[in-house]
Amino acid sequence: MRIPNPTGGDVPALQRIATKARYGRNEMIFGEGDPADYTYKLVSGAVRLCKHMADGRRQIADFVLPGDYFGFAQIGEYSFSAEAVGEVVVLCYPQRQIEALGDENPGIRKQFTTILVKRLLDMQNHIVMLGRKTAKERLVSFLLMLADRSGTAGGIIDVPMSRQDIADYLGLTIETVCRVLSDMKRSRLIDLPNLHQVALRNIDALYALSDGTGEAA
Amino acid sequence: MRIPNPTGGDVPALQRIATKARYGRNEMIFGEGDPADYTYKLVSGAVRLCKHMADGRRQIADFVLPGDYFGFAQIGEYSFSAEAVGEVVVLCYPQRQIEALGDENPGIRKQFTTILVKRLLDMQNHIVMLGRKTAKERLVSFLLMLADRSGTAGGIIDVPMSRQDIADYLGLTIETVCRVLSDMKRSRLIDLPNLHQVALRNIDALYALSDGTGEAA
DNA sequence: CGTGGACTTGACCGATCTCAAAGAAAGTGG
DNA sequence: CCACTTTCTTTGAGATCGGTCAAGTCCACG
Repeated sequence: MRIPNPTGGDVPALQRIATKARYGRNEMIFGEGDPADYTYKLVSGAVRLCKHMADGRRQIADFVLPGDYFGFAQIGEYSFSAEAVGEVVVLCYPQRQIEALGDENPGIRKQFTTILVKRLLDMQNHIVMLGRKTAKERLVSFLLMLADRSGTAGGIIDVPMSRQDIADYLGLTIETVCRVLSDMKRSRLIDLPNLHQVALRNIDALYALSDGTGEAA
Repeated sequence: MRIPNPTGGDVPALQRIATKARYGRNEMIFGEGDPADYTYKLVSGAVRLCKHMADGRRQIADFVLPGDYFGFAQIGEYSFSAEAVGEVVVLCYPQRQIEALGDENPGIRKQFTTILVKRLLDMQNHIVMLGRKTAKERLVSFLLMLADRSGTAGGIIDVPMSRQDIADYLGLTIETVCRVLSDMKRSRLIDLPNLHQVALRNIDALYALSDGTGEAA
């Protein structure tokens, strides 16, 4: 289980070069192709990292939650765009200064490599999900990931993003996301107290459903 | 365009710690969960990196072509299995010795980080493909990637993997892969001189098809 | 040649998408 | 604070792309 770290104290040297910035709902933090001048750390809110196809189709590659870094390790320009899901506060670290810090403090490089490798593992699981899981399995995996990442496993989880965002992350349509959620509510796997919260009713059943173990229903 | 580098001379220090190994068709080089004791570099043949779900569904996360490294930057244990597509020759570098080399020669670490970042970009495109592209767009993207990676862009490309492997990489079934290829042959986009080669007949049309630009046909 | 595995093709099915409309929530301006 | 507008979500009906099941066909290899 990942414990969020919103205060950003893990590497003191980074603190000194950080500036704070705010973004409003759906505001773009950076776009695909922009020069990658900053690395960011999310303080509060949620950010989506997306790729847009020429004809408008959109795929969300990752959601950034408080404590996560994003926009680092890009070569020259960002390979995806970052957009605020709601109101967002971030810390910005100029890339050049991170480089400089890395030269005198190898721990920083190592830390970013660790994050990079972790990201790679997450992406592998995302690939399995998009390539081989059913709509229901995707939704369940998604909810469990949110529960895990927010540390609130077991109870009510916050779902800051819209249904459309969820659809674009899972490779589904918004209608399918709605239908599957309604379905899972009907079968008492979850509750939907409001638009941006989900209560996990039967964690064991959900875990079984997330990978095809367990009943098809 | 990526130029293959099968002879592995890029970092001389690595040469000294390498041992050579061979694997036969469908032989497993390492499995998901095995201790990650070696980094590999592919000399000849092709390798598939796959994740298996509990119920047998399989997703191929990447194909390794000559000159590529694989199995590096794993934390403790491999997060996927690596299997020889056909007859394969690899170079093996003990992880511990790579670590040691990295301490005295930062260039090595840097090189692996570069590879890691490149891999991340490829995975992002894979995610877009699995999440948002049609079967035909996936096949076209796949063929163009093979053309690009093999350096043989423009002509006849080698397709060492089976139809089933292609299906498991693209998140499709083997039947769909066959049907789409036959379709593209009928519409003179490609030729299929034999099972393991594809001739790209109309590169411009293929590029247009790969991202939804261009005609639906 | 004969055999077995890999590939191809066809017919049919079903999960997911598309299109449409109604309902709920969130702004907005008076 | 309310009426209005806009956006987001939910649900339904029908279409479709890709999957499933079932034959064939083609090679590679003994």
